[in-house]
Order: sequence, then C-alpha cells, then structure tokens
Amino acid sequence: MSQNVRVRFAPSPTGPLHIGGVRTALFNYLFAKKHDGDFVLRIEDTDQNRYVAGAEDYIVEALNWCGIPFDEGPGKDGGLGPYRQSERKHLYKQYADRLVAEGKAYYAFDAAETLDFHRKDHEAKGKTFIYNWHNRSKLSNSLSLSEEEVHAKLDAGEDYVIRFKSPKGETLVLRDTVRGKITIDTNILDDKVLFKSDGMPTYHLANIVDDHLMEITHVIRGEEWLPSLALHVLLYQAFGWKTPDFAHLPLILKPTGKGKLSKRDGEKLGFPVFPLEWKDPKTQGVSRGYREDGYFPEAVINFLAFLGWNPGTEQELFSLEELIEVFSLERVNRSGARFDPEKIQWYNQQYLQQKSDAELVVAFEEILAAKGVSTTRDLTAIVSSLKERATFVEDFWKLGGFFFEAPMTFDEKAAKKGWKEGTSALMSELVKVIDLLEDLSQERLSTAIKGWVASKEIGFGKVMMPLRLALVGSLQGPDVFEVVSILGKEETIARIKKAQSVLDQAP
RNA sequence: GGCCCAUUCGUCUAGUGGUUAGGACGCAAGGUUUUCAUCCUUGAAACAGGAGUUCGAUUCUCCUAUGGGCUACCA
Repeated sequence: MSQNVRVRFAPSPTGPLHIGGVRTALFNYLFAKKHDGDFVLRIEDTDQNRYVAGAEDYIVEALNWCGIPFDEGPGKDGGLGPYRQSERKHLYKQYADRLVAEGKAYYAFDAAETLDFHRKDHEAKGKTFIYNWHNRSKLSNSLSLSEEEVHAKLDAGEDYVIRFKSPKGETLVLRDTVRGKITIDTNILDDKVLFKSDGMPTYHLANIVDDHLMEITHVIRGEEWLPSLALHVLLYQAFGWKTPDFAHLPLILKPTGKGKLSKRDGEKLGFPVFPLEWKDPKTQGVSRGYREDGYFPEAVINFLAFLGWNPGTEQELFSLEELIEVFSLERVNRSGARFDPEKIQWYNQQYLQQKSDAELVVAFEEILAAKGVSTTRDLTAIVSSLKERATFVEDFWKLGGFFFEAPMTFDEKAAKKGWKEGTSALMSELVKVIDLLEDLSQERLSTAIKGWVASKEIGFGKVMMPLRLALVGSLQGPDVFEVVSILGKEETIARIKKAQSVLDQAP
C-alpha cells in the first residue's frame, strides 16, 4: 500500500518563469503522471519586497501553454490549500515556536548591521563568518542571553528572528535520487533564519512546513538547492516528520561562456529564455517568449526534456504521453547542460512537419490576418507546397509571400543567371502555351510545358529559371508548376509580362 | 576564501573492466531536384591531466585542473 505520489512546483512570483523553471516543472509533471500522482503548484511569496504583479498569472499561463497544467494550486483547491504562502502566513509561526520550545531553535536579536560588520570583518581577515555553534554564544540571542534579558527584549517588542540551532559534530549522510550519497559535516552549517522579523517565515521553514502539510512525497528541484538539503533534512527530523525523497536537477547553462542561463543571454544571442512574452510592469521592457516566437509547445517540451535527461534509446522525438511513459529520475544527468538554441529550432521543424495541412492553415491564417492580407488563394495548397522547408508557421509568409504579392523587384544575381538574350521571346511563347490550357493542374502544366520545351529543343532550365524568376522574384521556392497552378492563369501571365517589362530594360 | 556538486565529439548525450566508443544538433562533402530548401549517403569531430588498483582501464580509487552552485531576515 504505497503512498500516493505528490510533487510540487514552487516558484516565487518575482518575475516571468524562466525556461529552467519550466524544465523543473516539466520533470515534476512527468514524474507525477508517470506514477499516477498529483502535480501541485505552490506560490512561494514570502518575500514581500520581491513580489511582482502579474508573475503568478504568467506562471499559470505558461504551464498551461506548455501542456503541463497543475492538478492543485491557486484556484484549484485539492483540500490542502491555500496554495499561496502569503495566505498561509498564520500557519508558520507555531512551528517556529515549537522548535524554540523544544530547544531546536532560538531567538536572535542581532541587527542586520552587526552581522554585516562581522561578515566584512571576517572576510578582510580571510575568514568566513558563520552564525553557528562557533560563535552564537557571543552574539545576541536566547542562547547567550539570560532568560530575563530575552523576555525583556521580547516584551519590549524588539525585532527578532528565529534561528535553527544546527547540530555540532555530526556527519549527515543524505540521499539524492540523481546524485546518490552526499556527506555533510554539520559543523559548517549555519544557523539559518527560519522566521523573519517581519512576521514571515523564510523559504526554508515555509517550504518544509508546506511540503509536509501538503503531503508532498518527492521534492524535485534545481541544483541550486543542494546546499540547503542538509538544513531541510534536519528540519524534517526536528519536527519528527517523514522526509520526502529528494532529486536535484542539473542547471541549464549559457550556450557559450560561463555560468547559468540568464535573461541577458536571450537578448544577446537572440533567442527567448522565457516560455511566454513578458512585459515588465516597472520598466515596460519586453522579453521575448517561445510562444510569440512561433515555437510549438511540444517542441519546447521535447527539447527541455532532453536537457539533463534521456531515455537511453536513440529516439529523439517524444510526445508528452511518451515522455510520461519512459521518464525516470534515475536517468537524469548529474552535470549542467548548455542550452542550445539551434537544437530547439530543429525540434520545432520536426513538429511542424508532423502537423496536418489543415492545422497549419489555421495558424497561417492568423499571421495573414495580422499582416492585413486577405486572399482568395488556396491556402492548403500553399501550405502544402511550403511545408517541408518551413521551421515556423511564420516561414509560410517569409517563404511564400510571393503567393500573395507579385514581386516588385527581381533578384539581381538570379536575373543575370536566368534572364538572358532570347528569354523574353521564349516567355512570350510560354504565355501562349499557358493561355491555351483550360485546366492548370500540375499534371497538365507539366505535360504541356515539357512537350513544348522538347519541341523547341532547348534546355528545360532555359524556361524554368526565367519563369520562376518572374513568378517568385528570385531563384527559390517550391516546384514551378505548383506555383503556377496556385497562382492561376491570369496572375501567372501578368507576372511574366511584368518581368519582361522590367528585365528587358536591363543591359 | 569556505563548503558541496560535476567533467565522453563544438553542443545535448549513449555506453562498457577488454567496443571500429554509438546517436542527435551543428558543420563539411556528395547525391536527388527546374531553383532554394527538404530528403538520402558519407565525412571530420570526444573519454580533462597525473598517479594508483588490475593481465587490462574511458569505466574503480586518489590527487590536480577546469566548470558549476551555494555562502542574505531572496527564493
């Protein structure tokens, strides 16, 4: 009778969700679904100073867009809410008090400036200031002060924090699902603040209390939390609670250079680091998002899943369902992974190829509408002709704008190559050949033009190149017969004539 | 500085005490094609270094180097 798997994604609403955060959410989601468990969203907003309006909505929207919605969270009560720590404020103090009463935590009255001074002073001497067994008896707290003094300070309403009394001289053996055994000497641990003077818990306290109360069984989070693992395990022990399993995910690093992926990298190297576009409410600055840049959520998810994890087979393309099927924390890597903006494009191209023409037409229509282009052309035929060379839906416009707007200019190099002496006369004949056709199907066109070219005993390219140039404006794009067929007789002939008038002028 | 974690092609990675160290992205060449792409084929490209254990280490241990994270009354 195993316990129901429950995991949580617990971001701070301090801004838009970073792509690394999306991956953490994804791994939590995959693990939960793999084990038929619940995926909980908890908003960790204990730091009132860093709260950013709109960030929470952004997180929810991003998760939904990615296709990894939460089962429980703000607005989706599963009976263990509320799911914002600010709304759970009243819960935490009693737990901190309990530890104080049991001698596992203590009051500390040191001013921030005093501590700052000590830190700087130690640093100047090449030492590290740690608030723990080493020096807590020399600082201002309920361990160093007499009971009367402590009560006096408390009664006087002096600011205080509650610190965890970390043990001395113990060796902790911690277990991490992806890293295995980790050994920590408790002597180097500091007495972390559990409860702040502003009446809010710190992350450490709130996190442990909430994970316990919300019956979280597996904590899957970023590697930046690894140094806190000892403290967290110690807290579970102090409360006498069952410790969940921990898994720390490797970080996502910059594509080049040093350090972890940051917002700046996106701007510098020209790719988004956020799932959705974000407009900073203060600076009004806009950060690009994968959604707005034309990426499919499936591509983003597939790419992200392969950053720090792989199934051990040679399959690269996985739907969300398939990922759930094969996912396991044991196959998560231990080392950081560089973000590769080129590979995510490749994934997008792959997923675009998998889409039906009908789906792509719908998406393309939105782009056309946004550009104010209305058309009577056969969009399905256009999408179908362009699809295999497209990576984004936007490419249908970049690659196929000529379907909607006749070329105004002709690529110079292409004209040199494709429009020579005698070309214009040939084109005039071609116009007649096309004009005679009732039915502009690709087959008919192909038969008629190939037959005509054969009768002229000239190279096929001598006709196809200038024709392409006239219709497209350059020497690229899909099959010429396909283009003619889509454009129709009238437009095709008009474009040939236009090309003649422009290109015959050229020397 | 201290503590913790990591280290296979440029990048994401597979893998084993004995392998021609595999795949993908990207790159290069060739082929297909009326163009450009797509596509297909091929190629270049890696076990950080040094000790040790062992008949044999990319694989196990240690050291060094490098990279990363943390070191707040932030999460």
